[in-house]
Amino acid sequence: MNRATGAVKGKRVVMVCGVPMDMANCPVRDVMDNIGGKWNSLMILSLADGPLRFSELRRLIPDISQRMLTQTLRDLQRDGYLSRTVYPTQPPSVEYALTDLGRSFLVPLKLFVDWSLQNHDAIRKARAEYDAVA
Amino acid sequence: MNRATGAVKGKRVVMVCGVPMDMANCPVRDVMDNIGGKWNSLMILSLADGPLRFSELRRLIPDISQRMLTQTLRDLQRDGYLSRTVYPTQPPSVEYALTDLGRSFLVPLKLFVDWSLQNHDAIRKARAEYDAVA
DNA sequence: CTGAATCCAAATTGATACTG
DNA sequence: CAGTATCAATTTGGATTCAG
Repeated sequence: MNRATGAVKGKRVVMVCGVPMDMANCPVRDVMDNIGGKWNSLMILSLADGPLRFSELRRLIPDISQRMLTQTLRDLQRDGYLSRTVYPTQPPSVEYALTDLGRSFLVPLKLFVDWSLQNHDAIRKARAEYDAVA
Repeated sequence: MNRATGAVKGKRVVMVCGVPMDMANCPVRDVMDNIGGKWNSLMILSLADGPLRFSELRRLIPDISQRMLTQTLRDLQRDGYLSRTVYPTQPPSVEYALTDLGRSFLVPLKLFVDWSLQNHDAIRKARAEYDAVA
């Protein structure tokens, strides 16, 4: 064991903000691994105003492939962010809607969106300066 | 052009919350592409309490490879989240510290961390139920 | 309409060895 | 100490085809 960090080799323990975190079972990483995906948070934002059908989401996000739309929706449903309702019409229609959990996630998500909009220029500037040196 | 969405094929325009977003130049995605990485936000949290040296970060996060530590730090520096200071000692030591931008990002980041800790159980439960059906 | 299945290209990451 | 360079393994994403 590493006395300085409390880390045990093979146990993937990390110290962050003075708190030991088991990286193999870290809640933050567990959440981020899902919503950090390429389309996941955009999908949640797209459903913020109300339920949408599969084909509506496809039109709303024109550049997502069918494969990724299906997979993203399934991943988000699996973690409880949204519900999937099948209406037995012919042909069938499927509606996706945020759950309470999904709606509660809109709070930190929107704060992140706001921060991004406010600081995007600063980031682009920093990036340009960094690249100029190199 | 798609009249329903305002999307122009090949222009990657997406409607979200009623606002058209150019996916090819979306501020939110631009920010997330960097801090959404596997180690990036953990790195920012690790530096929240003060500057750390390269080797200190390595000890703090035992399961990151040297390659990813270097790359993560460089990416975050490039976007202006942290500064890199070289002390010309022998052997050299390099100190990494959050910038004002990096510290300001701690606000939405910590809100996300809190949300994750509070809702992790609900997510695990939803996941278990989903898997049980399948 | 709403997917599932398959194949393949590209991007990410890890392991290892080497350097000023 | 603080990296760089290289290669292999894994993951991810897109395109296409098929199906209930």
